Amino acid sequence: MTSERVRVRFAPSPTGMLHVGNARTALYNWLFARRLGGDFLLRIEDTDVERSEPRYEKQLIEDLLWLGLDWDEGPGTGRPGDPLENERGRFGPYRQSERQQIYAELTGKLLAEGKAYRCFCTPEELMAEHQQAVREHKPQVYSGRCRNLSAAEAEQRMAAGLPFAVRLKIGPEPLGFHDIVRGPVEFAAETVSDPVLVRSEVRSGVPSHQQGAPGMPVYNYVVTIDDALMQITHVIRGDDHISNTPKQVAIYKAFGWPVPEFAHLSTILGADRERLSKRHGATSVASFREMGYLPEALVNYLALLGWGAEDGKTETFTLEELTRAFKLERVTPSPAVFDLDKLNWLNRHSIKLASASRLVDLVWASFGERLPAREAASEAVVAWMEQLVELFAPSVDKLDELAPKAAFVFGFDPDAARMLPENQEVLAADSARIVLAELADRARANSANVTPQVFKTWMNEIKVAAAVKGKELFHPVRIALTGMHSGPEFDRLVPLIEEGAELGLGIPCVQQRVERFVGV
RNA sequence: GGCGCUAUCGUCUAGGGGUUAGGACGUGAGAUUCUCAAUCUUAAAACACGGGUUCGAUUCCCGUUAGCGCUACCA
Repeated sequence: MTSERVRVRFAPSPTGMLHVGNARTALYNWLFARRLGGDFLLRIEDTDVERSEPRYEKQLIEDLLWLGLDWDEGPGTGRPGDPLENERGRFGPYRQSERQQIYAELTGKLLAEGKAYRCFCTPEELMAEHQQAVREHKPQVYSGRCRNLSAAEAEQRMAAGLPFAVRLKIGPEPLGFHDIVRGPVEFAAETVSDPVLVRSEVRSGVPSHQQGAPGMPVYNYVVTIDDALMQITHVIRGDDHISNTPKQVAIYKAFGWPVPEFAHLSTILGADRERLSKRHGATSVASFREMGYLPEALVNYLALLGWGAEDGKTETFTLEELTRAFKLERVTPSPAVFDLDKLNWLNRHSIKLASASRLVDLVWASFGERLPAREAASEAVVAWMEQLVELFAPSVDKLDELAPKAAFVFGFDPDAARMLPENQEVLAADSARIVLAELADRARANSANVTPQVFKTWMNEIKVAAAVKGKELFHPVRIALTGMHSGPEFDRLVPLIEEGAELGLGIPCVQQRVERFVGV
């Protein structure tokens, strides 16, 4: 086992948005494969025809690629130049809906070998057994009533048109497996039911919305077959599958296939310690992207949610660094609460490392009408935007905060600014009136561009003329220029405004701002 | 009810039979700045409980409690 090439898979159902829990599972699989030079496969579990939708598959693939996770086998590979219709790999198809033939043949084999049997029990009978078990405080397992039906009896019932499911015989020996994150796990045979492999064709008395497609093999059965046939060596998945695993182990054994290693990842919880769900707000990878989280930040955060660096100290990792550092053995078994604050911190970190030009592209659309279309923008405008981004980006957690924060650069409503309570307080001071009058004098007399030097000179002069300094001096001026009593330093803001005013985007220059605010 | 998984600061985690139980986020304080943010410094903050085993347990074992998962002919 140690000598063979490691093969892992990510097997999502295309029934909704890729959420962060699944994204972490995908990431851990990918990291494990890449570190060991193995294969990472993508398999689409679309057996639930009711809920599976092609658009979700498309979205899911997009999200995976955005995170920087590619795959060696599956629909395409996600690598540049490889179209997704172009399925790759020797073990396809990689969509379960296209593998029905395989499952059917294998079921016939199991039946023929007597390892599986036809179960004619009705839902009512099964329900009764279940209720009795609960009443007697016993494990609820199927009694196995149909297990020893004679061949003749079974034939007769089939001939009578009675619907049947196919069940696997569970032997008397305990069903154990090895879990890389939890160690050995064992289930007593008495606690595991003969699992249904294939649903019956007809199900009366069961509401149709609760019913899987008739005659279709069930999830536990098909994952096992797929994993075995695709020669998966390590099954890394969410811990909600732990209880399913003994059944799957029994299936491997029935076919005589080697049982892989397992690694069950703990659940991601919300702040209320309940399983993270839509109820907790944004949980999909797509929504994080929309809010302006960078993929490297999400990846970094997800890696840290359930895993820690060997040195116990390092917190920031690139994907490449993770590939080198990540060890499945170090993954924690306990559930982890998703902490937006830490994600934000990591995102801020990533934003600081990101190039201005990349950030400009990411942020462009959020400026809406204020900017021309990205493709139509002149180089001067792009260069100026880079300057703007460099000024504002270090102070935001998420990129979607940037445009609102920088909006005032494009102009603001002086009257609305005067009405703000914090501003009113500042402007009410006598000194503020003097400062603004002095500022207006200078702005009026000014004919050239206001350079930071000129601006600094003004401020020094006003300081003397109005006999104020510090807050009393700067705050009124800041409000006149930006509409706000806080913001970036003037040394960088003034040139941004003056250069922006030259761009033909309707951005008021310093002089116009003063005139509009104070009046001429 | 049954079966299973889990348990170190508020959160993510490191550690491990003898430690001042380490780091990070967040929080408090200070520095800096016209201001906010950023940044730097600094502080507070944890081994769920009860039994064993042991010279010694937070660490190993058992139990309790709590949380979560599964308990479907869902995936």
